[in-house]
Amino acid sequence: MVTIKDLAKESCVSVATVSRVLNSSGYASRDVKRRVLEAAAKLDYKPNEVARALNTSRSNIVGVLVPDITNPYFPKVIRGIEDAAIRNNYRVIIGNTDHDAEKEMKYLEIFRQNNCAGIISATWSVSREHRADSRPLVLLDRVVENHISIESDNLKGGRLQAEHLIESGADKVLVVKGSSDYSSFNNRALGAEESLKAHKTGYDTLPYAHLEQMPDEARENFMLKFGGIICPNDVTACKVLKFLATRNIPVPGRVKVVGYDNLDFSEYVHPGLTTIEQPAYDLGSNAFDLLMALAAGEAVESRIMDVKLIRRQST
Amino acid sequence: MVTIKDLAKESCVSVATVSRVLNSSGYASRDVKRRVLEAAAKLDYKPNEVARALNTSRSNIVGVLVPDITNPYFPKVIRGIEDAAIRNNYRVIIGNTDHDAEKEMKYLEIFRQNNCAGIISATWSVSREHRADSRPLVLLDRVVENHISIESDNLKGGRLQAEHLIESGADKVLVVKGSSDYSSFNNRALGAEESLKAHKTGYDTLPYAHLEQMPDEARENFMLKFGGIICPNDVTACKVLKFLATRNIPVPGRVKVVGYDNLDFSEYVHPGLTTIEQPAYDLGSNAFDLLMALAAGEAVESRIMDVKLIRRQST
DNA sequence: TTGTAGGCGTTATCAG
DNA sequence: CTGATAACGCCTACAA
Repeated sequence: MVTIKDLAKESCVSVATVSRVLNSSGYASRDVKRRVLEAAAKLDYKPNEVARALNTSRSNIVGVLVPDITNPYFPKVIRGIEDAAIRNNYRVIIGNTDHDAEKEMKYLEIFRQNNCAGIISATWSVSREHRADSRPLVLLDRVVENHISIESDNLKGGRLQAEHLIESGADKVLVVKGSSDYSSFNNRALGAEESLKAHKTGYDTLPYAHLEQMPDEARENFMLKFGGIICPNDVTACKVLKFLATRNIPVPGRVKVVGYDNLDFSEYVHPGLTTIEQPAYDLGSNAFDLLMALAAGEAVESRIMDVKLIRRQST
Repeated sequence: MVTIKDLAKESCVSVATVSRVLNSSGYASRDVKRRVLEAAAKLDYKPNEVARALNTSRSNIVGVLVPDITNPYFPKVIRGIEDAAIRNNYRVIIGNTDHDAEKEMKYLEIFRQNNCAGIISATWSVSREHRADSRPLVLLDRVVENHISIESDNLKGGRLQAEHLIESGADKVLVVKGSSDYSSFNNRALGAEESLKAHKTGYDTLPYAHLEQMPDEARENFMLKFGGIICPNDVTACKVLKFLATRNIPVPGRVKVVGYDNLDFSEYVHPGLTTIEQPAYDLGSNAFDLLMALAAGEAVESRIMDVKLIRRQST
C-alpha cells in the first residue's frame, strides 16, 4: 500500500506538506504542489479511508436502515442513495431491520462504531433511539417531529387513488390500510378517505392484516361489497388481484383495484395494475443530498415529492 | 465515545491489559478479567471498528459487487449475504457496476481503501482486475478459472426447462439466451440445448437482445414458429408474456413459456409463470461463508447449488 | 511556505 | 501475568 509517507519521500517534502496539497488546505508553493501531485499520480496513491476516518472521527460511510431490502419498493430507493453517495465519494452500509427495534439499535451501534457520517432511515423507532446520538439523520417515508424527513406526497397519492376510482364509477370503496406504524400508510389512507367523503362515496377501511386473516369465503363476500379497492402498495394490490383471480371475480368488471408505488412488475400482472407512481429513486438521492446538507450544518427543510397516477387495466 | 482508555482507568489496569481481555488473547488473572468486563458493561463500551481496522489493516467490511441492485434477482442474494455477514459481525458495502468495468474498478479501489476483508462479486471483469489485489474473492453466479465461485446448477436448470417443455408437448422450442458474458446464462442455454438434442426436439437459439430488436410483426411471426419458449430469467419471461398478451397469442395454449429464478412476483403475472427456482438467499449466505473460509486460509472449493422446477400456468 | 510532533482508538511486541 | 510503547495512515496545530 502506498502511503502519504511514500509520496513525501518521492517528492522530497514532509508528510504534512503532502497532506496539505492533497487536501488543498493550507499553503504550498507551485513547485511543491506539482511535485507532490506528480508523485501521487506516478505511485497511484489512494488515501486510506480508514486512517482518515479514525483521524477525523468521521468516515465517508453513511448508514441506511430499511425494513427489508427484499421488499421490491426499496431497491430503487437504495440505488438512488447509492448513486448519490458515490458521486460524493461516500459509501453505503445497509441494515435490514425487519421492523425489529433491537436490530435497529444494533445497526445504529454499528454505524457509530464505524464513525459513519450520517444515517438515512426508512424504519420506525430510530428517532427515539437516536436521541443520544448526534449523527445527522434523515428519515425516509416517515415523518417525526424535530427530524428532517423526505417522503412522497402520500396524502395526494391517496386522494388520486380515490378520485380515480370514483371517476371510474366505483360505487363503494374499500380502503385497505398498511401498517399504522408508518405515517406514509396512514396518510395514504387519510387522503383517500378525505376524497371519498368529499365525493360522498361510501367506504370502509380495513388493515390488510385483517383482510388476510379472513377465511377465503368470508373474504370474498366482504370484497364483493365494494366496487373498488384501494391498496396501500403494489405488493398488496398484487395479492388482492391474485385472490380475486382465484375466486374468479372479474377485474375491473366487478371490482376495480388500484395500487401504490408503481413497481416495475406492476405492469406485468394481470390485469395491468393501475397505481400511484412515487419517485423511489429520487427519494433516495434526495435523501442523501439532505443528509449532506445537514452534515454541513446548512439549514435544511423536510421535503415532499410529487406523485402521479398511472392508469392501466385494473380499473 | 468511551474508549479502551476509559476502561483502563475504570478498572485500574493498562490499556494493553484491557485489550487482551477484550480479545481474550493472552493472559489475564481472574480478578483483572472480571474488573475489565464489569467496567466494559458499566460504561457500555463498544470497540471502535475504524481504529481496529487501521491497526490490523483489515476491516470487518466486505465489498459486494452486483450489476444492479434494482434487478429483482439480487435483493434476495444480498439479503442472504447481509444476514450471514451480521451473524459474523461483518458489514456489507454494495457497489452497483452496471456492467461497467470502470465502475467495477472504482469499487475495487474503494474496497481497498477501506481495508475490506474480502469481496463477493456477481459481476464480470473482476477476475482480471483483481489479480494485483490479494483480498479474498468469491465469485457469485460466475465461474472463472483459479477463483472460488458459487452458483446454482445452471446446466441442470436449463435441462429442467427443456424437459418440462418437451413433456408438455412443445414440438419446437425457442431458447432465448441472456448475455453471453455470463457463464450462468451460457450454461442454462447449454443445458437446455443438450436436452433438446437428446430428445430430438427441434429448436432455435437467439439472444434476447436480438429478439427485442425485431419489429413487433416479425417478432410475432418468429415466435409463432415455436410451441415453447425457454427464457434466461423471469424478467425476460415476463416481457415475453407481456408481448404475447398484447399480440393476443394464447399462453400456454399456443405457446408455452418457462422462466428462470422464481422471483416473488412470478406467481402474480398472468398466466402464473412456470420457472426454475434457484436458492438466491442461500447463494448469498453461502457465498459469505466461503469468503470467511477463504479469509481464514482454509481449503475451500467452489460450490454448486441445486435448482428445481416450479410448475404454474404458463406451460 | 514548510516541517515537527501529537493524536485518533486499537493491537501487538516487548520487557519486567 | 501485566505494563510501557510503538505502530497503523492520516490530519493539524504549532513552530520555524
